[in-house]
Amino acid sequence: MESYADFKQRCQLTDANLWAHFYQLHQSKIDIKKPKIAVAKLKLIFQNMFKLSHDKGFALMTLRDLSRATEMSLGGLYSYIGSKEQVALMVHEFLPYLYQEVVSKHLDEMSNKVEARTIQSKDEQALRLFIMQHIYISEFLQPWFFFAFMEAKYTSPAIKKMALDNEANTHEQLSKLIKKCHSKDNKQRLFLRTMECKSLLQSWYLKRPLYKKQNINPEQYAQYVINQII
Amino acid sequence: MESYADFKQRCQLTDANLWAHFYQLHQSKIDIKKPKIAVAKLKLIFQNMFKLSHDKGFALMTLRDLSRATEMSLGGLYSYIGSKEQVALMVHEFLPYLYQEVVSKHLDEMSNKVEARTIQSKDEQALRLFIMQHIYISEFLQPWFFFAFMEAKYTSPAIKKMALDNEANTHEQLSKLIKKCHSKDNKQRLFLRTMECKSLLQSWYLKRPLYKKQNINPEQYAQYVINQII
DNA sequence: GTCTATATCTGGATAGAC
DNA sequence: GTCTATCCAGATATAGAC
Repeated sequence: MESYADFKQRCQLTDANLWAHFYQLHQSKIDIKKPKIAVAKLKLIFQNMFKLSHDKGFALMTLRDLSRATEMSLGGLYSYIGSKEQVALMVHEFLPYLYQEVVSKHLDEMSNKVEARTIQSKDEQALRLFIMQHIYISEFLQPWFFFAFMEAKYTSPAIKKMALDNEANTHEQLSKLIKKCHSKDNKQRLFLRTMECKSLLQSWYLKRPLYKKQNINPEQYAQYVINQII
Repeated sequence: MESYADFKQRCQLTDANLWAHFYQLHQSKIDIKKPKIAVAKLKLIFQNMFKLSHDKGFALMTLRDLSRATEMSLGGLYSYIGSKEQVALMVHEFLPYLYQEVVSKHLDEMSNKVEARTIQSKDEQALRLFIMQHIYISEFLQPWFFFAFMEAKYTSPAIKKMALDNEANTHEQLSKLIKKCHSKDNKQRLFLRTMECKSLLQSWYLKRPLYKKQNINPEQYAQYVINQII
């Protein structure tokens, strides 16, 4: 199985790239026009936002908290974020965007590579790949995934719908992949297996600190999930 | 395996009993002294609170929302709840209380009954019982469990600590039970299995509507989890 | 581009009539 | 026991100086 480090390299997932992509997506909404400054400040703002939001929840985090943590003034903050609601929106919009921009581009290339040198069935490989990929991405974007899950409902109906659509979409994809590997399952069993897989994937980013404490790395966890599901 | 209906009967878990216990625990903090009135209003208040809190989150739910939903005045509300924070506290305190009061009393009786008529090992039966029991309780108290999980961090440090302790306690119990059934597991594997079990248990009350849509009942789900873990 | 100062509003909480 | 009216802290958001 591909290692987490290889995966990041293959998809060019570096810290610098991440924030550059984030800036690129939201450029139009941000008052500050010099990219270098903007990217650095966005990183500062959102890293602190994730931390505060993790500790007390987005709704209870005030923009004063955030301005204190970033050592920016309230006015300064507002030239980046537009409004508090928009902060949440920016995160929710970014996840599907990054997936499109970065990860899906490398999908074909990868599945070809795999096909050539394996004895496992193609369907099984596709499922493995999906699971592995999900764990690796959610490892790289752990605070983002955590935020998206925990704060989906605390914002406007538009965001809520987007989050639900993302969720339903993942479920659909996963269900199709599992169905091919377990063709004998009836409808309910397929559903249970799909839910189980999603729970295991969620557990990784919702309870990351616990896994860290036990020294379990992404590769080991991916292997475990694959064994349980396939 | 015991059915959900039998379980409720055995532990005398009825809707009326539930709210009576709730009133009993918090009697001292409530201004209203006639039990009949108080119990009915508490039910009204907390059922609406769970609904609002599920939809927009506890932090964004205002007491004005709650007063509108319950058709009570703000002043009226305050004679039951003391403060907004106390509302959350009352829920978090109730869960371990009810477990003590109602469920644990029937534990010995049950494990004896099981022992007599089974070919499975005692350790395995204990684990089965724990899983089944957890799913049945969280079925009966679904809104309570959902609230406790999603809103644990949005309240005072005292509550947060209580929620974390409850969580750690469940983990410990479960881990011990699993260890006896899978004595060959190393430390990491035991941990992964325990986490998996907790994820599956959580999934039941976090995503209850999805299971409902597929017509999966508590018995089926309990059976599925037991098969996966044992 | 960043800051200070401030306008405006919302929501938790209480006092006191009925 | 329940309601109306009100207080006031604290939050978002903006205007305008530097």
